[in-house]
Amino acid sequence: MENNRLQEALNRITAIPEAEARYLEQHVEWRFAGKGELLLREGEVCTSAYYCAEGLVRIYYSSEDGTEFNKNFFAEQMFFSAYSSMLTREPSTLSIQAMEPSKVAVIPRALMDRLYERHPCWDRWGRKLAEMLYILKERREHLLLVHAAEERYRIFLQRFPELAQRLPQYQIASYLGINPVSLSRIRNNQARKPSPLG
Amino acid sequence: MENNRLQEALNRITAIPEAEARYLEQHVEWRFAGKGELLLREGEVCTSAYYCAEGLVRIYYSSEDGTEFNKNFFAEQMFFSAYSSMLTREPSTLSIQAMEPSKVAVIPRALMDRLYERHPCWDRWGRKLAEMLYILKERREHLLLVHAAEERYRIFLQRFPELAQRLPQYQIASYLGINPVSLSRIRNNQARKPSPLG
DNA sequence: ATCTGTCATTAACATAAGTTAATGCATCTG
DNA sequence: CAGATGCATTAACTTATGTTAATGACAGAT
Repeated sequence: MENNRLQEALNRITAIPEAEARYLEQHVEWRFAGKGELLLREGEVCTSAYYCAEGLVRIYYSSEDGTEFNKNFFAEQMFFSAYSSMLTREPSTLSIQAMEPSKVAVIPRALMDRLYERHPCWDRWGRKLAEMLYILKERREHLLLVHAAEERYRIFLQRFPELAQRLPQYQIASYLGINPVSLSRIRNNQARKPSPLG
Repeated sequence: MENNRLQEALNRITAIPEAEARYLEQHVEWRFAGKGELLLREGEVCTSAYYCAEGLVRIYYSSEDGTEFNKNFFAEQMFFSAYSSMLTREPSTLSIQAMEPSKVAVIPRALMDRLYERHPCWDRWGRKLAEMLYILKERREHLLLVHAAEERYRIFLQRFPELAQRLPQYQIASYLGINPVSLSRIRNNQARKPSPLG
């Protein structure tokens, strides 16, 4: 059943012939990650892409002093990876961690390379996926660059209402580049503001 | 001669058969933009990608109060576009402006769609390009999110020494999400710091 | 029911960065 | 040459956000 959903997820990006989808399915490995478990640790080279069948993962940076900065969250039916590291084969500056018990398909880079040589549909698929990821990133960049902390939070709630439910507040703060204490203050201010008429 | 360089630039991303490169060349239109001229204005749908043969362009957002935020600079031999708008056909939140007198090749989206149907090399090309852009964006995100203003400037100088020469300081400030006055202060502080031994 | 750990809130305080405005210094133009 | 323009610097001041630490709420475990 996960496989059918995987096929669905593949085809949602661009049409993949049945035979190709099957080939992929037959070569992925399923992996279960408990809450808090790392799928990739900063410094390692990322050798796979992933598909999230169940659960929720986050991708984050850490700075020297140990502070973590969330970069993305990925939930059911999404593909994710430490993309830069996988593509460049350089050690990742990112870590990937399960936020909830998660079931993921592991798609090794070597398999992807084989796919690209097997059938041109995969280049198109890879193109579309990269384009989608790029658009996501652009929206996020806009969020971080143009808006102040309070506005960023407001937009986040609007854009990802579901994640806002599923995640603890301090993880959202970290995604928005805001200190968790500041976020709490912001929420508090908002509660007073919403209607200028009182 | 621009065409040969265009072929070079194409092949630097991934191998494109001669016939395909020629087809592209024969269908692009060359456009000249004077300093300050807009190639795309916020609110318009972006209908083309571009290749910069000569000059320097910037892509930027503006906020309601008119402040501008530089998103990217593109110089000789680089491809650029208001990618999200072009892909989604939604009005662009970005503007594109020539910072120096620039000569660019216009690659209409309709042409790109035709390329994708003509020959699979273009999907691969598009994949590689999107991947490269994604990696660039990821590095930038890391820059903005993890580092304080002073550090951002230091890294910028290191990463883009040439741009640092070519651009006025306030444009760099805008790229780094720093107020130009603050950047000047930072430069001043740095001048005092570099050697802890005095 | 009590203990434990996790997370959110609040307050007092510190600091980085933004704002405004004046000044200086080139470069260009008539 | 004089004036205008565009940009960088500097200073005085304001504001947003980070820091630390104490308190409180809640959920899960024993």
